[in-house]
Amino acid sequence: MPLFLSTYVNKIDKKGRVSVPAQFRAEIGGQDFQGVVLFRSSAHQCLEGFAWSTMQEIGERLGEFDLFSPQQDDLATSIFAEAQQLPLDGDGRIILPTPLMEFSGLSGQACFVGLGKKFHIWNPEQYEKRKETARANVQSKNLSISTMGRENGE
Amino acid sequence: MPLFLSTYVNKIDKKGRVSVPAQFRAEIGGQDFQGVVLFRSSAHQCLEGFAWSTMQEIGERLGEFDLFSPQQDDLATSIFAEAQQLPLDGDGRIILPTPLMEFSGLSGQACFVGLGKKFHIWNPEQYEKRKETARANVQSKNLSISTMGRENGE
DNA sequence: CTGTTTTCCATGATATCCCATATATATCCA
DNA sequence: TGGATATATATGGGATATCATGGAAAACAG
Repeated sequence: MPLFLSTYVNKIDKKGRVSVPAQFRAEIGGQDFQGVVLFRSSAHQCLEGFAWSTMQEIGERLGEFDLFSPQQDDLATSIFAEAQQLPLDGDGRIILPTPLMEFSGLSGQACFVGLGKKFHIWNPEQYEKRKETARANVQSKNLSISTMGRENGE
Repeated sequence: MPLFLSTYVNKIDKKGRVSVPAQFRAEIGGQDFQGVVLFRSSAHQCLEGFAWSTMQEIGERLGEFDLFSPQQDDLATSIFAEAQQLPLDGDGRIILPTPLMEFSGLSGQACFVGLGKKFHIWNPEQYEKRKETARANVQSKNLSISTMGRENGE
């Protein structure tokens, strides 16, 4: 399974292309579909990304349950319908769709933030602010790895 | 197995033809029957589509218990009776039968909505409303991948 | 024959591919 | 050590292929 770590800032060219950090590409490598899946984050003004294999996993789990239940429809509409499947070009770049760039306030640069099995893409300035509040939350709520799971982190 | 993602709006020409999004076609590709299976959604005013392989899977599991709850056997049965097998033409288009277009309120444009193993075809304006209610349901009922399968979270 | 359906081709827009250059990090040899 | 050459990555631009779409030609049916 992929494990995205560290943060990287890359340039968005006038075609809307941006290089996916080589470290991230290495985590994705060796799959049938070479690319990533992007969403609008529901919690922040940024994009959320997964490897294709992770999406398949989610699809499998959803597919095990009743294909015709209303809950299934609601969830799938909120998750899958909003997702964008972005293939890597020969140089390891993706093309950011205009609606997603507008939603997340991206223009000249994209900040890739590794979060384990998912990653975020931020406007670099907005990410700096986000980082501060995240740090503050960790201190004030006394969060730690061991408290995760009992409480909902995000 | 196919995994339909994202949403695409395509034009319906005066012959009733509409391009199936290339991404969807890629998920269907390499099967004995090159096309999709469509029928009226029982829950919404839209069309529901599957790949041929998924229909076969449903057929095989009809006698079992894990895909359909007992009260939905008749639903599944009616699906087979109502289902239309629509072949792709040389350019990746299908012809929407008039009864199906009327049922789902389609006229000038068709909105293909990826939902994992299946997809929906909506009138674009009606889909905007549907998206809102789906989002609201997910929040109010606290749905998530992990809550599926349990009868009502908590 | 006549109206309908299916196949085939033309087009513009867009995305994909391919190569050139830049920049940084690593490797090697004197 | 240091300087020079490789290797990997990021970025830019132009050529090429793909896709959605419209319309014409061909096959078909009543």
